[in-house]
Amino acid sequence: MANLAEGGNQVACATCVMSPLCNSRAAANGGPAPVECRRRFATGERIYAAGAPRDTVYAIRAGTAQVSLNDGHGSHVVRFLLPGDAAGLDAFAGGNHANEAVALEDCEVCVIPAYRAEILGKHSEATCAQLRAIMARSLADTEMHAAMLARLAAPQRVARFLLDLSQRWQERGFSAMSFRLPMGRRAIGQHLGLTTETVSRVLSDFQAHGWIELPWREVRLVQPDKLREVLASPPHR
Amino acid sequence: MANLAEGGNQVACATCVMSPLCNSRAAANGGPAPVECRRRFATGERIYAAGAPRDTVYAIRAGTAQVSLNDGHGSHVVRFLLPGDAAGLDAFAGGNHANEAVALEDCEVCVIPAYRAEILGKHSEATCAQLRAIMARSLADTEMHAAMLARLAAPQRVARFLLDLSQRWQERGFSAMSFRLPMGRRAIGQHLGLTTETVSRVLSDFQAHGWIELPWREVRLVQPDKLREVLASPPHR
DNA sequence: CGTGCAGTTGAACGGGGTCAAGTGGCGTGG
DNA sequence: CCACGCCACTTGACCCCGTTCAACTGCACG
Repeated sequence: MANLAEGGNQVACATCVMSPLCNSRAAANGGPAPVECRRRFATGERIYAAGAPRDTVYAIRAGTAQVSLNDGHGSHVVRFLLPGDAAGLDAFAGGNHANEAVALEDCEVCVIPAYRAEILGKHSEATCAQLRAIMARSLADTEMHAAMLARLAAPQRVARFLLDLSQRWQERGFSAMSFRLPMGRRAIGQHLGLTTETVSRVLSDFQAHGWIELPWREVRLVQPDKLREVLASPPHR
Repeated sequence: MANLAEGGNQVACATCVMSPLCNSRAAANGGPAPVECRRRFATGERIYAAGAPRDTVYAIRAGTAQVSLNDGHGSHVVRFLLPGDAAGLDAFAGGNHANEAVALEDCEVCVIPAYRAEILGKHSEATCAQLRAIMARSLADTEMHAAMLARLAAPQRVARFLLDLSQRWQERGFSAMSFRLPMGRRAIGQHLGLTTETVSRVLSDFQAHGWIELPWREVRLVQPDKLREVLASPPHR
């Protein structure tokens, strides 16, 4: 339960998606401890690299990170990871990691070798099902993300992004109205399929309307309902 | 091994992603048969609906289908299903289906109650791992799709779509150069984040260049390398 | 034969990308 | 301490690609 020096983004294991794994009866009944070790990553450090052998999954214990996909010409940010999120789930397809994860802030990460998760799953059907559920949720989220990229206009994408982060912080017991934006405008753009300029413009717009405030690398949602309104309005297509 | 009346899209179970499940030793050793029944769906019929209880996964045995996500304002086609593909994998997250699957042609579908898959997984770690691998691959594919939507221009999207279908048909033992396009232009557009008009224009363009031919609801790739060239060229962003 | 829908094609518009300049915070080195 | 350069971000002006709107074709229904 050690706190990171920088503090603030720590979450109890209770809210971690991997906790069913860590606390499974299987682990108590002679299975190995799922977590091999906890590692720290400094801002900008790579948690795992694309092309690395896919034999490990990770749980973000503190700090934030981004998962991105690189095709040689540029990169797309698949998702942002908050404390309690899992990464590297494609480990279970064997082969190599297709994407990479990079720490956006100093992070503490639980390292879980895939084979240990699999051993745990062998001992407990409940654990195995939990693993499937985590993957299924991740799949559903990614499908939603793709749908957003295909259908929404720029302001709607940004509104959705802010509301999504808001909800995820709230689920973790933090404020839904005010939170850090550890990623830069460029990363937001790479996540939403927009340029930095457009992200900047839309955020400025929202601020000019008085719907949000933008202190340095933070957001305060002043009128989240207005954002929901933007999102609900007839989409781009 | 019955063939459908319309024939042509039948695949041997050997190429089905679910075959490891069906043929697992667990099934032989007293586990239940994974497949509850085989159902047929006519063109346009819904295989499962959004909001339906998520308790079943499906394997397309013959025919093609589309999985789409609906948000009230319109819909996004998440992926197209070819014979041997699995659908409804989000079943394992519990709750309800977020997306729906619709037959594009007359289909024969293996219906696999989720609990049976789970029972099989309990008997065999290999089966359980296979299930995870299928989900992980689906996740990786969806991430690639999102990256494409975020970064590629219209002609590159269409080229990628054609090459992707080509490869998937080839993996199933059919021609990589010539195959049916069971989905309409609108569905292609909903998959690629483009309008029907743009899809039509780009396809006409490719045809005018002599790279492809477009008989009624079919494609023949005359110069697939040209398509690969389009795809490799510096992306939209 | 008429109606309807899928597809194609043309013309014009506009959202967002591109290019460019300007601002401000921060670290580094004098 | 300040000077400097760097980088993230912002803002403006312009332009292009894909959307929108519309007309037309052709095959498939009743």
